[in-house]
Amino acid sequence: MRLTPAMERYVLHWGEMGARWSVNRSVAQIHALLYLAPRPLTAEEIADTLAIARSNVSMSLKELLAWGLVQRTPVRGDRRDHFEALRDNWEILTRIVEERKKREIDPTLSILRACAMEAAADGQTAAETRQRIEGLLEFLETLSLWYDQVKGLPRPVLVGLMRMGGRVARFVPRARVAGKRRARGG
Amino acid sequence: MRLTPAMERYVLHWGEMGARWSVNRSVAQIHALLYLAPRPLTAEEIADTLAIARSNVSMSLKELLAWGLVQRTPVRGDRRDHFEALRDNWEILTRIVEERKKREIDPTLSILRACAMEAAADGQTAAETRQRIEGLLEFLETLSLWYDQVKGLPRPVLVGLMRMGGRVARFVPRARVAGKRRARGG
DNA sequence: AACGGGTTTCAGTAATTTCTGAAATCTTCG
DNA sequence: CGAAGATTTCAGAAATTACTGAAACCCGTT
Repeated sequence: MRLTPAMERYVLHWGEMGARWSVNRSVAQIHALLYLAPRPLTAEEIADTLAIARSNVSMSLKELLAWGLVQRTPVRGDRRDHFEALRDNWEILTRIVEERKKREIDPTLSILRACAMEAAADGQTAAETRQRIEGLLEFLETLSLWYDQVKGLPRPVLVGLMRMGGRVARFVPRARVAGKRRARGG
Repeated sequence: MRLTPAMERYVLHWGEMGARWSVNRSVAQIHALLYLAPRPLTAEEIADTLAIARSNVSMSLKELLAWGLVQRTPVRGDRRDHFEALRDNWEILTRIVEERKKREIDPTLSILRACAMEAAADGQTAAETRQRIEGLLEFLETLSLWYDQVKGLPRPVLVGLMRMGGRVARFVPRARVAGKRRARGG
């Protein structure tokens, strides 16, 4: 398919962005192309449009399918595979976040737990260091818990929260303000 | 400085994590080391501990200083530079997010605006494609606005919100629920 | 079971990124 | 000013990552 200059700019930039987040350039470009394309494309069309090898397209599509960002769509009267990107921006965002959390944050939590235990037991790691590991573990666990709760909210509620911006602050109970539980009296 | 096995595990893992987020391994390892170290370290100590070249340490520290994650700390009676990592986890997180937003999200917004304008004017980009670019632009602008508001909240309020988890949903006004403004009436 | 269109795999090559060591520079002190 | 210690720079080496093309594979059709 023909890329208009606007599309080309978009695709190239997306490729760069991908690279900065450790998503390989071809993968990101293909994603961008499918996201923009007004109809499902075949692997070959993708290869031609982006001027990359057919085999590269194949591997990259496999990756995108694994992330759930692209799906195969059958097209009547054509036995080639056609591919189409997920279009809902919220859905795209949550898939990416979910996947990276699973691949990176969760393993990090395990390792931190292991480090914390080992440091507590080995009798040679400085107390300060131990506390730092434990503190980070706790911090990440809190964030992770928060994320698990928020991701479960219905989409419209999420959008509503977003729209409220900083105004949600109003609803944080005084007593909950960290470290201030007993502050009223003292 | 001597690394205990727990520290070594932590440092190595952090290096890997860095790599997956496009932070070079040495930079991430140095950050991890300084984060754990119970006292400020000299560049040479860092190089010895991690077994990497002195010059590499120098460049990496420069990077970490630029991110504001590490600072120089003078030590009485020693004219060498000593380095120390920022310890507050919230502060670390917000610095990283802020910096990456500035370097990656903001430029992306500019480019999307340019693409949207170009696509609207060129008379050859498919209507669907134009809408997709505009939709993404709007989506990212909303997120960006939300982030700007939330990052301005005082730390204790942020922590409070986090602790509330999904319960904040309760406070989203019905009328604000997206696309439902007129839904009450039927 | 052989053909043909389509797809995937993978070994080797190309490109990119990271790291090093030698040299240059800066800084402090006598 | 100049020596000694400390730091930074940078060209090239090493390591990593991405990409390609040829070959293998799959699967419906005849």
